[in-house]
Amino acid sequence: MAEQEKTAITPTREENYPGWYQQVIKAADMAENSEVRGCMVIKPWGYAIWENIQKNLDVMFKETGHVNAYFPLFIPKSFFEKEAEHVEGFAKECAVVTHSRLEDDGKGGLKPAGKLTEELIIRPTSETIIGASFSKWVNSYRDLPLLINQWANVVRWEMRPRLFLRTTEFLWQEGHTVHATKEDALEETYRMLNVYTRFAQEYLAIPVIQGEKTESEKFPGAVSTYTFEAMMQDKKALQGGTSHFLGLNFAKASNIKFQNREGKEEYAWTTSWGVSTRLIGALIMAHGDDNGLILPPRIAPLHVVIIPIYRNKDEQNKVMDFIDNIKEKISSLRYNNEKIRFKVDNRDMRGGEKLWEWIKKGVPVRLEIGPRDVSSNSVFMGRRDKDFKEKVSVNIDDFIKNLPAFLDEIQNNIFQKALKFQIENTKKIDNKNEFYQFFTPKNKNNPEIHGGFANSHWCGSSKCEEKIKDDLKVTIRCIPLDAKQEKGKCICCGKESKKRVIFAKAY
RNA sequence: CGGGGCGUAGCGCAGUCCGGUUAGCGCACUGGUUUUGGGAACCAGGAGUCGGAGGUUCGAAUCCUCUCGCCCCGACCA
Repeated sequence: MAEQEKTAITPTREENYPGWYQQVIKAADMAENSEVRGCMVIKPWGYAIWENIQKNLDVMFKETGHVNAYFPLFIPKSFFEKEAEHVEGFAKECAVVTHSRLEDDGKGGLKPAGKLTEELIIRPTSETIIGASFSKWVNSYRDLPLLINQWANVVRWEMRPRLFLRTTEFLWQEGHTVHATKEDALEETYRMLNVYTRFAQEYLAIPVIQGEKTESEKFPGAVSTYTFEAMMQDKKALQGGTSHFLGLNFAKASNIKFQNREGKEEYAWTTSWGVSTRLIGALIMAHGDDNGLILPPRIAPLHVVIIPIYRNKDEQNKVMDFIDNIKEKISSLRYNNEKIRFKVDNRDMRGGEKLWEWIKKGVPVRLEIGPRDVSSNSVFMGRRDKDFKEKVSVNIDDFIKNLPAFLDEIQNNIFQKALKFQIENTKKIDNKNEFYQFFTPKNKNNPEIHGGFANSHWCGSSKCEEKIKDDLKVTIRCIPLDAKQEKGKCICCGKESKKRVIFAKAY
């Protein structure tokens, strides 16, 4: 009998990918379903990851000239109605506030009272309410560009929630900017897409493909939507975030006008862009393994966890003294312009149990320190980017000297591994038959992980797009920005095509 | 809203078909002993208005009626 290696997470990715995803979140203690349907409770470990995402992105926003502000949670219904496409896109998923208080219903309960004269929508996105402010703030070309970001929660009444990937309420940031010219607004749209891409690759260690959305997939009300798409380990695509060029659509809807240098009044050009707590879902699915979460050091809540090992009081004293010394040395180190984040796990528990807990939580570096290490003046190090059996004894001075380099190495290894996976599962396909086989699981009842990104020609017709969606549940994730002009034939209808696009199954 | 399933301890479940004493099991939790560098073992203990309401019955987790909630599959989606 072949002995199967024990994994910390069951089911494994291979056995049941969605099941594995849920279990990783549970094992790492990141979040849980709340009493409110569709809404999750983000627990400290998950929230700390979000805080690191916020912190680093916020710096990048500030570096590109943006400032933070805050706008109301409620949007009067009439504001929402101003942009026709926008209404159509979001109407089906809006939470609506109709009353302002509760009163005794005479049966021991409460009933809503104080009916509002105008209903309020809980923001699914803030273009319209922010537009109302912008119309007052923008008067002259001297007021432009206006570069605002908001960190907020939004509500979209989705039918099928999934922790981090799709919850009724979620946390995000939304940037909203106003520009004097189309060129400026387009430049901003691309700039923020690039910021996101850099963040995804350099911080989350997730390789992404930048591209434009097709007409059917773009943001309701936008002229064009740009996206960055990442491949998860089940070979499906996840949209990480979007940057929209809104043209004059929202300026007209919200009456955002300015006087130009010639003294003439013009509508302004606007953009919006956002990423959400979904990035945490991306992180889990891009890097995690069958022992749980794997966190890139740059956004890990802890870089290093130290697990003391001792049998008695005497050993404990020696080990803890030794660890105090290490703590002091680590405290003076910096990684990615921040202090090293570390923790001594001195809980009254068995060593093995603690060790596995931190493996499941994805901490990049684990140190086991016992009497043996004290006497050899070293630390016993395990790294989350390597097999858990692969632990090495490192001299304490060497460890301290090299820790930032180790973290860089881990960050890079995680990225390279994900990049290799993406490349290996991206295929140029020019034959319709092959395309259909690529996206068809062999076992229909219990589909195995299959497919990937198909880089294929598309004629530009929404009919072909729809046909493929109906046949295979595969959609055009994006038209890559770096797609070269080349002659080819549409994978669906065979007509002339000038570009390849990315097809994939999506979250 | 269409199709399927489930509500019993903090979590996961058995028991329900065929009603019968103090409603069990695993994990988790608390205490103790022995352990400890690859996920500890043993002993003891705490914890439940069996989703809710009504009915049938000497007797209901179990049968009947109504009701509430949740999960999975479809359309939607950062």
